[in-house]
Amino acid sequence: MGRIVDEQRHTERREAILSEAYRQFAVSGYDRTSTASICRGAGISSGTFFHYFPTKLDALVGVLTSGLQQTRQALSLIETDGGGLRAVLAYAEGLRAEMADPHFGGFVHAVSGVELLPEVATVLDDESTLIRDFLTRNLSEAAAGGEIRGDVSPTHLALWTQWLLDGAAQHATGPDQAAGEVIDAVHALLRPP
Amino acid sequence: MGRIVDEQRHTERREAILSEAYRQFAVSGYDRTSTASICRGAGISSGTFFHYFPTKLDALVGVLTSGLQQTRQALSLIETDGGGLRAVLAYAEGLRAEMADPHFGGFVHAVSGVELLPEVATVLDDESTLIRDFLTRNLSEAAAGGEIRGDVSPTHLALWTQWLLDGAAQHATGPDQAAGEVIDAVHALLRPP
Amino acid sequence: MGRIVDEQRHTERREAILSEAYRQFAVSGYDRTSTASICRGAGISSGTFFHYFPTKLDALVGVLTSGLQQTRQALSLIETDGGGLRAVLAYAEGLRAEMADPHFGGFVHAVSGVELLPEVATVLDDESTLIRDFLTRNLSEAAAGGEIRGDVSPTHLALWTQWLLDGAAQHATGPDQAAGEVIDAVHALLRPP
Amino acid sequence: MGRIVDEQRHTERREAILSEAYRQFAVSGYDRTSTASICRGAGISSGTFFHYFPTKLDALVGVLTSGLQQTRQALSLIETDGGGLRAVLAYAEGLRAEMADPHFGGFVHAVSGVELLPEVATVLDDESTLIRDFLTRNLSEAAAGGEIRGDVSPTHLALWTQWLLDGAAQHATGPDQAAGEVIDAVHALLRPP
DNA sequence: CATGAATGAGCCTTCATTCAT
DNA sequence: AATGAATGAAGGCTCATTCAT
Repeated sequence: MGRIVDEQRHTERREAILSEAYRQFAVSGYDRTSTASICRGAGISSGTFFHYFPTKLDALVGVLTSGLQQTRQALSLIETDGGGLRAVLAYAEGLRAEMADPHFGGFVHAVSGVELLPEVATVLDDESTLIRDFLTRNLSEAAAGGEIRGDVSPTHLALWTQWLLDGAAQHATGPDQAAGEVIDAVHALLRPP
Repeated sequence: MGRIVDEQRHTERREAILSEAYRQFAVSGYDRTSTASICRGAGISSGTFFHYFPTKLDALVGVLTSGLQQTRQALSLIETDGGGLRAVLAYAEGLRAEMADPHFGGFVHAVSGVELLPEVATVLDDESTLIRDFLTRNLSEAAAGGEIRGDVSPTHLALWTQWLLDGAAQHATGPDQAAGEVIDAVHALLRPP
Repeated sequence: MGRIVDEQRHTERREAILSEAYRQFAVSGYDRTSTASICRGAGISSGTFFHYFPTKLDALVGVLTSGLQQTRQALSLIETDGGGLRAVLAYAEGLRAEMADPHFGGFVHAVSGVELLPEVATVLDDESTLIRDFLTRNLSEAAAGGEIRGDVSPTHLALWTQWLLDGAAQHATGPDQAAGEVIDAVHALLRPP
Repeated sequence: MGRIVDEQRHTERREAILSEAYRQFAVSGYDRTSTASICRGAGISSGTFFHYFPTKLDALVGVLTSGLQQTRQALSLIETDGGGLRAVLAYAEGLRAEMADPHFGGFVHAVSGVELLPEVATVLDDESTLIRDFLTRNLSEAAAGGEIRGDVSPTHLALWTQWLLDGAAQHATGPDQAAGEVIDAVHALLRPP
């Protein structure tokens, strides 16, 4: 049982660090965030930090991986309620909510300069692929159901949609911005001729 | 005459540094690029670097400003040939060409973590505004001419278009990517109902 | 207990650095002494230096503050044995001993160019005031006791004495210099008409 | 004749640089004054500066030497009017006037850290010796005339006087300070028993 | 497990000095 | 003689990471 408690404690602490790291990366960017500052924010010593993450970069990978998992779960959950255009819009709606997080806008940029490092690139690619597959799958279904235009391949539409959403995310800088706009824009992009 | 020669030499050298800085920022990001490395790449001494740019950050601002000016010229030139949808597509086409530059994709991200600094934010805002105004202006004209949908305000369409293009730029990673796709996507977004 | 040991170790190390800094500032002056050189002399790494003193200037302030405290203690001790002329001469005698330190003469000058910085000026003023007050107080007493001239205000005499002692300190350059002379000079300055 | 004009121009310029250097050394100290800043202040290029002074240190030596010559002249002039205590007091009076120069106090300290370099030490020693000889000579005369105490050797009295004056100079920080005090202090030091 | 003192490579920047024009 | 662009050694300081306790 001690084992269980320990593991739980371990997980909790790990997540506390991750959460603080996310916040600071979002505010200041990866390179300009020091491990010391994360430690201070998380109320731990540098020794502890490096006990949980052998490297500062590993903490970033942790944050990104955690995000990937959340995205995976979110997409899963969405498809539970059925697919098609509804699923795509539900995803866009979720993104819109995320963008309301004051840290989100920052974090989108936080990865800069490190995104080329293989470990980071891998997670980023995985997430990108996950989303594109989700979009392709559901846009296919939507096209089949006549909900959206059928004269352009779902593959293309998925890519375009991803562009649109990523671009919007990049512009996000505050809670009140771009409220329902994103949804409208997606509609505009996909509507049948 | 010596004066003219000097000024020319000065400008040339300045631009050589700027160009090398652009390349390295794009590859490694601002923070992970050292001034020493730029000097090495440009074949100059550190002293010379700081003779031209009082600060590493000033070099970045220089790069961004230079980009802003190029954009301004490009947009000017485009509007010389008339406005409307044609102008917007010409701009997208230009972006596509830029995206073929192997460094472009990287540079889009290079600014992260520094983009909050006032000097940088100013240039970035200026460029963003320049483009949005260009888009708004020409989408207005296009709407008036019935080239694009008229049931959504040009302001919104401009923002959406900018999202789309920024998102595409963000995904750019090499010369062969996303060839003419961008144009198609813009068409899809703007076409009348 | 570990706490106590740690604190002791911390203090010891801090003082070792301070002592090395004092030596080098005295020999080469503040600006011409590099932190690297202090580190070398103290057998520590640059990281350690900045762990103890956030700034090179803070090390100087540390040295000065430490000197101020020593002076405070010395003056305290002297007045324990009674005041008046005897105390003033005891102080002069102490200065004479200090001047025998081969580094003392140098250090008097080491502060130049930095003495205008507020942090440094504060400590220097404090020390100057401490001494002038000590002198004024005891010269008052001495005048009251008829040990020294009573026709000039103790305030003036204190200032003059401080001039004399500072001037002598400034000239100090080695152990064998100006042996008991200082005492004689003070006597000459203060003797009754 | 062209030769003469050139030489005059050369001297003028040299003195302009020296004067600017003096001012800046006094304000910021030797090490914290950059040659570039002197050039700016003197309205010349760095090339010109190094044409007149092969080294920054040479400029300092120039300033000091110039000061030495002025002192020599001043002392000469004073002795023209006769020697003895009057001459000593005239010198003290001159010092008092100099101390009114807002830059003087600073410059006294400016030399720090460099005063150990042979070139500088030489000039400084020369000046110190010049003054001590002057004092010794005239205090001898004064003692012979019964103007001052005769029970202490003029050599000692000269040293003490120099201490007093140097100490006062060190404390000088502004035009209104220590007005006639110095003279009084010298009197106090030298008066017969 | 946790701590935080210690490390040292590396960074940005300054500045005296040189030299081609 | 005068200029100022170019140089590069040196300096102060930061920060990810290690390790003894």
